[in-house]
Amino acid sequence: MRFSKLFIPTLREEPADAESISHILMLRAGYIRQLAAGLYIYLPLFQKVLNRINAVIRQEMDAIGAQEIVMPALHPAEIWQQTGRWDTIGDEMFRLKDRGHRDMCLGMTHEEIVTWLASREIRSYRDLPQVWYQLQTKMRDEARPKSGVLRTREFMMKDSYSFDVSEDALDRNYKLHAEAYHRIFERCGLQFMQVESDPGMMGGAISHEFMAPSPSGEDDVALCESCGYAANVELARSIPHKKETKIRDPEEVHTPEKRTVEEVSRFLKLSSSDFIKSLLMISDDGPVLALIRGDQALHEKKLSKKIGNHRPAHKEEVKDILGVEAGFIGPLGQKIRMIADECLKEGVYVCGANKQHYHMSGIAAERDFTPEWHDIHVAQEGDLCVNCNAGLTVRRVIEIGNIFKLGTKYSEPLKAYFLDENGNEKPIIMGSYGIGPARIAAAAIEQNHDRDGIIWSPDIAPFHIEILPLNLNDKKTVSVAEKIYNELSESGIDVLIDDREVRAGVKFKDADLIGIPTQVIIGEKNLKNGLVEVKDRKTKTSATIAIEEVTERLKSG
RNA sequence: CGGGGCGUAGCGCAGUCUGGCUAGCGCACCUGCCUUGGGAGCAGGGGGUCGGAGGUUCAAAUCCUCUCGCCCCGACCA
Repeated sequence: MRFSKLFIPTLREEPADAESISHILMLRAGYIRQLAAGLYIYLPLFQKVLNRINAVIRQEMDAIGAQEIVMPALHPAEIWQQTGRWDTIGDEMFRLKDRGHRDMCLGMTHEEIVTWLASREIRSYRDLPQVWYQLQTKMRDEARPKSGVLRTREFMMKDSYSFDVSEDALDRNYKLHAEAYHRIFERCGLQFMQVESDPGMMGGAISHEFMAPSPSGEDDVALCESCGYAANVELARSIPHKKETKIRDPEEVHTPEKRTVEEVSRFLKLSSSDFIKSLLMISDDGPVLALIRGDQALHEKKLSKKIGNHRPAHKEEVKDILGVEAGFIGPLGQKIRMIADECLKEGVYVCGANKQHYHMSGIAAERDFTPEWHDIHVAQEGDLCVNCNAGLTVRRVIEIGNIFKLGTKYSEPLKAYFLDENGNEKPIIMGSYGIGPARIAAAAIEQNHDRDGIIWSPDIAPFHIEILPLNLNDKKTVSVAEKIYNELSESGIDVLIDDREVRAGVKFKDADLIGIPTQVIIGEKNLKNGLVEVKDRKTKTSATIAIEEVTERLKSG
């Protein structure tokens, strides 16, 4: 295509509203424009990238026997009410009424709809398995859209759903999806990993996420290099590294006005890991004292699994319930429920003495207090792997895909049943699987760029080759450029030719910015020797090649 | 939803504290000349409800009140 005919509004300066690299570059290179918070217009170049990514996705989904369908983005409330999610999902769901005052919503996902379809059409085990997928817009009223295309309120998703007769059959589809996802992300040129994840509101028992490492991500994963354990820190288990302590026998120590772990540890010249942090939580069943080591953070989700809904107690509540100010509370002599992190089983610690301006040192669990034991800390860099005891690393990542084993969470309430070979009615066993194409593109940019702009991998680049005729007033330049352009185009290669009447510098800058993998530079000096220059965007290395040979060389890659 | 920042030409910004004359700069844009291997140069030109509403004042981009929007941190997040 011709640059002069394509809408590629590049920006010389960095947009003020963008912070993450992919956001800045997509705006500067003329790929997207923002309409409102979390809403973007995809310009021609970005649409071409998405088409490429979606083509890869379709190929790999088709290859595992998935069938493409399209479901509405606008849903009647009834179906969501049947699964209960109409009520459990809050402001994140866009809700509206139609002219007949019926409640409707914009689909944030399609489990309900696809299960409704299955419930009407699937009768027999002979109809199974089925795998249906779509590329469809999702709407979520995100509390905080951010980082350009990474977190938006309206976005395309490839979502697929598997329907099986048994858990074993589900396992097969789950595995097929995992393998297909690996191929998709590899073909898109991404660095990525598969990690265990928290099923969250999707329900179901097992789920994994596909993560692309990037500082612009919103999730953290814990990784064990030695055994391969990889999990979202939302559920990652770990063993905090042990520390020798100098503390011995129980002893009351005066700690005037020292309330936080930091304050007391500095005052007593001890490490924060020598402390027990006591946090009073109010659960639906009453107060609970959560105990974690001073250098660790409480994991709210892990705690929720033990005590249900809870919130931190207010300052006044701490005084009312425990009789002492929050800075000096501890597990000794408590009658309320106590849940301690497992790493406190061993060692001797300092904790609040339940007495204003005093702490207790030399405290050991089981001897001095008896809590319930659970893993309730957030896994940190340097913790040890629960499987092999090696050190864990924690990395920031972008979630680019996920796979869930749903089981019967949706088939039961929506009555998606089938008759098995014995004539017994059973709920269909389901799985659901998502990929965000725009996130793939953004992650690719985050992982592959330099000071000058984007560096696309050839599989998802908007064009394969960009031709830069530097001086359009030179007839030879134009004729050679057009000749190469025509030959490459005819052989099926997607070529962009910068035929704009602008100076060479502008063409170079824009070419580097938009990131087409290969540049063919046509300048007068080389032409005099019968040569053109072929330059690699990533390495910035170039070779001069005879005019007659260029097309063949480029065709062969 | 809590905390912070910002709204002045298409983009990036100055001016706001301390009210005052025709609201300014760079880039982009239009015309002409010139130039053509890393965002050239010269000359001329167009473009503004200063986010919006109300108020104070002889006078408001500037002060006050309300409101809308956008970004960042946190909470939240199929």
